[in-house]
Amino acid sequence: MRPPTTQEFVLDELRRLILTGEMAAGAPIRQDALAERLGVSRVPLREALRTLEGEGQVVYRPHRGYQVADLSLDDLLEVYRIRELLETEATHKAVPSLTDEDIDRLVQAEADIEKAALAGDIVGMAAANRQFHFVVLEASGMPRLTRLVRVLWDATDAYRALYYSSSENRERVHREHHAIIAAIRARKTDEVIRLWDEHRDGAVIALRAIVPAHPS
Amino acid sequence: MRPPTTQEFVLDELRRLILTGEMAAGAPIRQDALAERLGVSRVPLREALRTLEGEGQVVYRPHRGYQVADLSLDDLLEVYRIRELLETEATHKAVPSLTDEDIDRLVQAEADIEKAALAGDIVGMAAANRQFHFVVLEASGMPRLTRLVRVLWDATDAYRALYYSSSENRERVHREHHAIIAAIRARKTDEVIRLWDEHRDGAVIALRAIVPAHPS
DNA sequence: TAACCCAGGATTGGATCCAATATCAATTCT
DNA sequence: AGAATTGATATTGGATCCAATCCTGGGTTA
Repeated sequence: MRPPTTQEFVLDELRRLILTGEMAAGAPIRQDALAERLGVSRVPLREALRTLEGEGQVVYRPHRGYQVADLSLDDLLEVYRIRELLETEATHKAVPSLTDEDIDRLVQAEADIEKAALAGDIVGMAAANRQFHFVVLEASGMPRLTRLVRVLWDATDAYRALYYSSSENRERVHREHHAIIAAIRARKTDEVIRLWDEHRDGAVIALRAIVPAHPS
Repeated sequence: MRPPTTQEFVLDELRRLILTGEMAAGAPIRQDALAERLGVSRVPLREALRTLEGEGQVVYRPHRGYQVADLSLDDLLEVYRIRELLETEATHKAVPSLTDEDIDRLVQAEADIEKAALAGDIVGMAAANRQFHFVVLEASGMPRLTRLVRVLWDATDAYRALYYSSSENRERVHREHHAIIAAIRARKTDEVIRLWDEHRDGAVIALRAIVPAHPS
């Protein structure tokens, strides 16, 4: 059940702690306390932190340690702009070659989102939502691009959780996802791209209201 | 002179070893031997490797260790395609707001490239060439995009070194750089973008001949 | 009063040691 | 003979310990 290495276990835990807000944005990370809390030594913790640093989830200064990254509004807008560029490319490549199984996976992922939403399971929703988006990315045949989007995705996970806490937002996401599935079924690539842009824009508008205006 | 932490020193060394080909693409990395060679323990080495893994410079499998990543032709083409998407965006943002000092830096970087080329200093050339390209990226006001391009850049550093070993290629790069500087001076954004695309395409064509066709 | 300085504690960085896993060759069994 | 197994060795993973750096508070001095 638990991953083959302690580092991976720690990495998963840290992602969860950041996603759920248990580790607040901007908070310094005390390695000793955190390691003890997770029941591991500081070595695997430090390696996991270094991975997160590479992804921009935490920031690091030599001899001063790590702290949870917090995104300014500018950061967030940049992340969404870059996602637009990369996801548009991926959609161009992927839509014509999506298989029926891929579409089934989209439908299944959307169902999982709604199920987790009903259960109030934030972590489960984030996971299913990610599934949904990455069906298309992974079908693009561009693994490196997919990986970059994954990192950008992770960077805003904490905010996405907030976004999803509103039932109004959830409703809209479901509508948009269904529209995207329909456009994919019809192989209307440009339409899919347009819908995704709208989907992101909706999130950005909602997030503008949530995100603290200040930088860290 | 030496960085404040051993990890950073090791990181710099590893980048250099990969850039110069002293660590061959695909080669497994024996931590014990490498640590001894660098005169450090395995702890900072492992943290540096983890950073490189996040950048895709090395690949890692649990309990099997790290090996130097080697790019297939497909990988390489993907890297350049993603760079095209991101650099086009950066150029749009940057060109109108580039200052005279920025342009001076471009000229200076180009001069440094030519100087290092004459001295046969591969590492110096790579550094100056990077300077040149990142003047524009950093002026884009998109730090996260800049960081992503930096990673993509690093990923192909080893091949770039090969590319530069041909005097014909060096000539062409100089011509193209000068054309880019001229277009920037004239604030012709679309022209700059076109020239950058040509610049990358030239590299891709040359690299097609160099890169082994096989994946790892 | 405010700036500087200097302990002492807190925290991070690195080295060494031991445990866990993988690799590989020799051996056994079918 | 070939496949599976087992044990020895090499290599990675993690814990503990020590060193280096940073931070904080109290005292000193201009």
